[in-house]
Amino acid sequence: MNLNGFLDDGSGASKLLSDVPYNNHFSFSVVDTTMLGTTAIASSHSRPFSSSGLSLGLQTNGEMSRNGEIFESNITRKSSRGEDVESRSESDNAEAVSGDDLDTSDRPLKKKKRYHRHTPKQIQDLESVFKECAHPDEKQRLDLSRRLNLDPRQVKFWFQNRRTQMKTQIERHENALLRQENDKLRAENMSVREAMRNPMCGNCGGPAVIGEISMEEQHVFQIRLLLEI
DNA sequence: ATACTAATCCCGA
DNA sequence: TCGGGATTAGTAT
Repeated sequence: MNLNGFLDDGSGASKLLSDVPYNNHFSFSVVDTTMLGTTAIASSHSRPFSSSGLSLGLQTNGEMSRNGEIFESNITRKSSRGEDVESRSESDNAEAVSGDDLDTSDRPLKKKKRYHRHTPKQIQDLESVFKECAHPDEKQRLDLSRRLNLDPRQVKFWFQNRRTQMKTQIERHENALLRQENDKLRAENMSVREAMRNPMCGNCGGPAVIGEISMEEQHVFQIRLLLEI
């Protein structure tokens, strides 16, 4: 990401933020396949900065709405492994990092991660603060957490992850620029080599013959040939 | 397969 | 104690 609102995906082709499509986060494939578009910003093709003109499907406490429809948030859905998983409402966020459930696998002390995404409203607000200040102090974070109904730690994590994301985006952008520069230099190098392989006479424009050029020119030419190896 | 995101763990200042 | 780096795990494309 450069700071002018471009996304760089590493392919060298930057995209305008407004060109990046939205997508949904929850796949309620079994219970309700219409549960789409509820937490749109922070997706795999998400816009790291909130941009103007967002049409957000806002999520409110304990409910998800789309096109005016209201859904219960604690709907059973299927995880990718086919297990039943409960989706979490915004008001559940405070528990998201403080839950005491244990991993049932062979790592008994590790907490099981419950997948959830912050709501568009939360992300929008977090983004707008981030634009002003990427390192909010504890008071600012606490403020935000209260306002957005998030655990203070979640706010802390969000800013941490957002800074990391920003860093990698900037690195990608810089890499793309360096790659461009590299390609340019490589092409230049090739054409110089080609010119040296077929030296032209400065006077008549025809092919140069060693005997016809000065000793000094011969010397330069020989050095160039050596450098070519 | 790959990218993204929320969260965790660990380490150094 | 806090932030950053590395990593994990759930999900979307």
